[in-house]
Amino acid sequence: MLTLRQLRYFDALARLGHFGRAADACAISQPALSMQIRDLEARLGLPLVERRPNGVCLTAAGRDIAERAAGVMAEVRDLTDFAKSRTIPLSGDLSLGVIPSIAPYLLPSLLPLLRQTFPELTLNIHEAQTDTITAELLDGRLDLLLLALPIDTAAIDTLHLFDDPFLLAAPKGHNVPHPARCLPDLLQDEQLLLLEEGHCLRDQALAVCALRNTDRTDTFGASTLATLVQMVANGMGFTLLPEMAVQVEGRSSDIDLVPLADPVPSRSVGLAWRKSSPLAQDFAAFGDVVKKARKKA
Amino acid sequence: MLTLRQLRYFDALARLGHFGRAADACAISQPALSMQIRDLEARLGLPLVERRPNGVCLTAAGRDIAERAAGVMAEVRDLTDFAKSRTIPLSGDLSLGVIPSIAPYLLPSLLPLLRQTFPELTLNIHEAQTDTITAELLDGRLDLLLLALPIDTAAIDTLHLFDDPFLLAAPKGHNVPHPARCLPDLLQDEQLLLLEEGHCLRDQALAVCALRNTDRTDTFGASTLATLVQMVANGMGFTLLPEMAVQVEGRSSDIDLVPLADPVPSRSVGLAWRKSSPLAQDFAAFGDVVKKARKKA
DNA sequence: CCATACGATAAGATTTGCTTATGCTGACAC
DNA sequence: GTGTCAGCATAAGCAAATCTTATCGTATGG
Repeated sequence: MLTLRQLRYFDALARLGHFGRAADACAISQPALSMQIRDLEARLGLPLVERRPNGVCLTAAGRDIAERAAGVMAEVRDLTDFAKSRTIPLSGDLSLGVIPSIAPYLLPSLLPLLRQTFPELTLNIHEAQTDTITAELLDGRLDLLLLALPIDTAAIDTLHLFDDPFLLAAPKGHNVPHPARCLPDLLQDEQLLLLEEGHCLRDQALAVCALRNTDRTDTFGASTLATLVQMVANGMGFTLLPEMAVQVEGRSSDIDLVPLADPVPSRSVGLAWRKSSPLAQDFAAFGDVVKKARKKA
Repeated sequence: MLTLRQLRYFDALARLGHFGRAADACAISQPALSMQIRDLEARLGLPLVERRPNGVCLTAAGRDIAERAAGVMAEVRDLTDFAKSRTIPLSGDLSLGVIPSIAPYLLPSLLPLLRQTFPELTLNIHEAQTDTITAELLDGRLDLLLLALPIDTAAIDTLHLFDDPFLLAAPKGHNVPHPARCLPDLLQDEQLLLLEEGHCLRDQALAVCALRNTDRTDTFGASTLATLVQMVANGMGFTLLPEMAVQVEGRSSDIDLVPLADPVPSRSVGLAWRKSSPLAQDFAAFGDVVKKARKKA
């Protein structure tokens, strides 16, 4: 098989027209270069240089081959340069999965901050429920997830970033104490409005209220928090909002946002990646930016 | 230094997504491939593949590098294919030097024949006197000469192709016997017309007539045989014409072409090339075509 | 004719790369 | 849980490619 080394040596020979000087340029001895050139000629099946008493001169074919060899070497150089540019941590493409109860509230402040912190990073964002993006992570279609922890999958490493406390969203004119405590009792005879099946936030809300999914089979499954808030504003019941969503969703004048008493229930927001990901060590830095974005929001 | 082998192995790994199968495809053992991939990653300074429990998947950078590696390999393949196409003897560029007393008479039949015999050969023809083209041959600016032998230069190999007899061109109404014999006597009181200094034909004609260059300092130096023939036709003197030129130059009705008696003087037409030329062995075939062209002419 | 320059050749040392054998880890089945 | 399997990494020894130094052959130029 042809080797790059032979092309490099031949290129030097073609440029310098002299075995000895070419060998010097390649930092090898003259016989070593001679042998490699001879081998190259044997592999290609034709003479590339004409050995003359004073130096060498290329054959017609040799000139063409030298040009092509230079082309190959340029492309290899491009390849290594490209690789070097990619040695910057968090550069290039990164496919990020985000759950729907985080994406709309964190991304607006996160994305500009990421652009600024990792200018070489190109994000590819996919928004879907936990199960979906987890499967995609394991598939290799996603590299990193931003979601609510814990997720229980071996082969996935996670990093907790911050806790996102829940608030009770109640219709105006309710009689909930402030702060609210003992949710299970409070909601005994009230409707708890939830997202549709599959959203982790649904399960978290149920857990906070000490309910099982089956306890309230009648609960309507909204597809977005915005819808849930509309429903609360129209007196259809109560819901739990993550603090992160308050800025965007809690603006309605028809609802009251009631903080919850200690111990304030919250969800853990964090990152997840394949244990085998070679980028693992970079994700801490990514997480720091997410934390910063949250404070800004 | 990066090696082509590493790119080849990595390409197989990228295509097959499996160290074992890639190793099979490369006809090496799995550890061998692992080591080369590891080395490649170390050189490039970044991970290219993510080792996962069931097979591997490329990193974002790995995908880009794989693409570039494929490009490099394609270019190398082009290079070797090109070289193979050049293994055909007498293909590609060939710079041929021809002397003026041969070029106009042989090339018209030679060139089509060469095109037909060596379709891959691209001729680059330079017409000049022996000294000039000999120097250019030694310079490497020419690869092959078609001229009159002998030429006396070490470092140059020659091949005699055929003898080209001389004829005496005389003005109509001369009193030269047929065939002409004993030229020195015949021309004792006549003008011998010659080409200008530098043409080998001038020296050959002088030799045939047993004259030294200085014996006839008054001889006019024509620059072409056509001019010489015109001068003969106008009664200005005699000249010697090589047989090869007769078809073209001897058509004038104002001259007589007198064959010379045995031993018929002639010039040797042949090829010359640098002893060091790697094409040396191909030139015999080239010579055969020249001989064929002469018969046709 | 000798001295010099240049590339080829030869023999031995070194490095590179490969192979077989074995280790380690996560996935899957019972 | 425990055993088995798949898949890649590691280790040790060996073979092949590559390099080095020393030397030769040949053409060149004084």
